[in-house]
Amino acid sequence: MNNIVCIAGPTASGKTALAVALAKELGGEVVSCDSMQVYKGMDIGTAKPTVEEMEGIPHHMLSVAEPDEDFSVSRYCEMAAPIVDDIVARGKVAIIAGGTGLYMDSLIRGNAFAPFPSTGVREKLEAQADAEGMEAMLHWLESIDPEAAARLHLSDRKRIIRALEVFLETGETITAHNRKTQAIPPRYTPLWIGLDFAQRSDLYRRIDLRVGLMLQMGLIEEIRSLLDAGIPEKTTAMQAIGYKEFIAALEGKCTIEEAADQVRQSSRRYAKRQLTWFRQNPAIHWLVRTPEQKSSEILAQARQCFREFDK
RNA sequence: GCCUCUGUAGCUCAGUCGGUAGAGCAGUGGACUGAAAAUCCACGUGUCGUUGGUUCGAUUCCGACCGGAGGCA
Repeated sequence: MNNIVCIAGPTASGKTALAVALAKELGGEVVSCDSMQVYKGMDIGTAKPTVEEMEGIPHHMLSVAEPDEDFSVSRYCEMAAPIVDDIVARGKVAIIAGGTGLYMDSLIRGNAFAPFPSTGVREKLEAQADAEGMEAMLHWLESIDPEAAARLHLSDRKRIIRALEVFLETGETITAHNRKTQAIPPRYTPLWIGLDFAQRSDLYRRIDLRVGLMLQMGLIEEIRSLLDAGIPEKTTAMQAIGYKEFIAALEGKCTIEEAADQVRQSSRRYAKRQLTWFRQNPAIHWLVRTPEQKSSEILAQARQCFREFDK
């Protein structure tokens, strides 16, 4: 008996609806796997399922962090893994649904993460990068971890700094660390289902529609109240797509319509990146949709996948 | 009706003092291991509006025609 299903796919591909439908049918609970839906008070812009949409199915990993606190993959895994284990222990199916590929893969594989520096190492590295330039940083990295240095592009500042940080903190190169975690067997062996549209333009149309819907549902008011609550706009949460653009509009930097265009644009690019991530996962059974298709048909296909996998 | 400007990649435009053309944006593909809705990389052939003329050769010069914008009546 298999008891874990992953539902992956780009934004607006229908993951939420399928997760609930499948949960109802299999006797399951949904574990959200989304780096932005974890934040409280960010409901409309992250397309968090509403109570009605949940249809009585328990949902986990939604609204578990404050928008102004730091969140990360490792925190996600620390919190989500016990929940998944508990669902399974209770004899139910855990349906892990969401679009954050890194979180999903890490949860499934049971990744261990290099310790996070508490000593301000990152700040020091950032300052050094500002002072000496990225070329110097990359040369430095080359001397301690030539493999990582060869892999990283000079302008990929974030990763160069992280690679140095891991070494300074642990004495182990990030290359060695990654190799070690890849060697450990995955924690779970779920059924992987991927949702996508046959025509990219159909996906994009749904994204465009969704942005309009978010505005109708009161996204601007949601953002206002976050701002009023004193959430700084440079937090990771407030830099999410659909938030940063409308914040700019509220500050008078552009009109709401211009911001909405920008959101549609960013969402499309984001969807493309999600697809790139998930496509390299050979375990995914892709359910390729058309706009005419009913949700019952998609559910039927998912059911079929589950039956075959369950044998 | 007359005059002026304009017609080049999906969009906005550059350019060729005559040797069949290039940027930005959009789009597409890829990477990713404690910020991931983040961060980063790669990819530009199109009847140069149509049609005649000049020319070895025209998208480039000249004419006509057809779109578009503005001005005068």
